Amino acid sequence: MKIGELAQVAQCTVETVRYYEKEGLLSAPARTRANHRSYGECHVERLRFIRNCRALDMTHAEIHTLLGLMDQSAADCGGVNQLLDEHIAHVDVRMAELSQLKQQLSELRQRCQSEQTMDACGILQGLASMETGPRHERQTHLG
Amino acid sequence: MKIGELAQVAQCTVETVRYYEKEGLLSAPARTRANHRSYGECHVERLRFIRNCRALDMTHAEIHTLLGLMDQSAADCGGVNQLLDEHIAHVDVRMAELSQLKQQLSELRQRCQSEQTMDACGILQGLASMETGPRHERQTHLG
DNA sequence: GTTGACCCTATAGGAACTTTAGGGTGTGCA
DNA sequence: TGCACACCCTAAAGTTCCTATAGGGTCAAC
Repeated sequence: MKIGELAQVAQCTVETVRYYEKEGLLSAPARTRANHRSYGECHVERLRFIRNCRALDMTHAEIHTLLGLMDQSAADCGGVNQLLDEHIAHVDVRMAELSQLKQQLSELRQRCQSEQTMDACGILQGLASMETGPRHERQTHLG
Repeated sequence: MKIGELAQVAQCTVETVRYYEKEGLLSAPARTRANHRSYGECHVERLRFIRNCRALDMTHAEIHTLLGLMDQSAADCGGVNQLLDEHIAHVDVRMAELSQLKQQLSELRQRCQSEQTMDACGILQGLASMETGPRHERQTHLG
C-alpha cells in the first residue's frame, strides 16, 4: 500500500508518517519504480503501535525505548513495565501541577466579579502583585 | 538599572528579558553610552506582571492581549475577566484530558503484573491493539 | 595591563510535528 | 493525444518559549 492509504488506516497524516521514518521510529519501506513508498502489514502494525503510544502522550524517546525492548525478543518485559510506571508518574506530576494552577487562577478570578475600571480590577492588581518564586524546572514532558 | 539587575528582581534570566523585548512584550529601554540597556521602575513592574502571567501558564499571545487591554485605559475590565475565564477553561480541559489518560494508562498497566516474556506481556498486547480515533486537535496550549 | 564580571548581537537547538515551495507520477476522460 | 487532477517526492522553514553558543565589547579593580 502507498503512504496515503497507510496514513488513513493509522489515522494520521502522510507528513507524520514520513516524519516518523526520518526519526527512525518506522523503518524505510520498499519503493515502487516511481519512487513511491510501498508498505506492508508489518508497517501498519508498527505505525498503529506508535500512534497508540502517542495517544498516551509518550515521547518519541519513550516509544523508541519501547520498540527497542520489543525487538530484543529474548528478554522479559520488566523494562516495559518500568517504562509505563515512569510514564504514569509523569502524568501524576502534571496533574498535580495543573491542580495547583487551577487553584491559583480561581482565587485570582474571584477578585473581580463585575466589570470594573482597569484601575479597580482585582485581577490586574493580583497579576501585578503576585510573588512567584523562580520558575521551577519542568518536571515532565507533558506541557 | 542594567539588564542583569532587572532579571534578578524579576526572577528570570537575562536571555529571557532580551527575548521578551524581541517579542514585543517588553518595550525597548534607553541605552547607555556603552550601548547597554537601561531600565526604570515601569519596566520592573511590566516584567513582574509578565512573569506572573507565565507562572500561570498563559501564552505570550494571551499576555499580549492582556497588556493591550490594560494600555487602552478607558475601557472597563470585561475583556480581562473574559480572558481569564477562557484560560481557566483551558486548564480544565487539560485536566480532564490527563485524567482520562491516567485512566487508560492504569488499565494498561493492570494487564501485566509480573515479568512475562515479551509475547505474553499484556501491556504490549494492549498497545498493539488499542483503537484510538483520529488524533484530536489540541484543545489547549497546555501540553 | 590584565583579570573578571558584566554587557552586546546573531544564530542554533529542542519536541513533534505542520506548512510551504517546487516539482514528479499515474489514471480517466474528451 | 492532451490535459486535468489526485496523489507522490524532497528539502527547508515555521510553530512555542525559551536556552545555549559563538564571538565579541565595556568597565572597575588590582
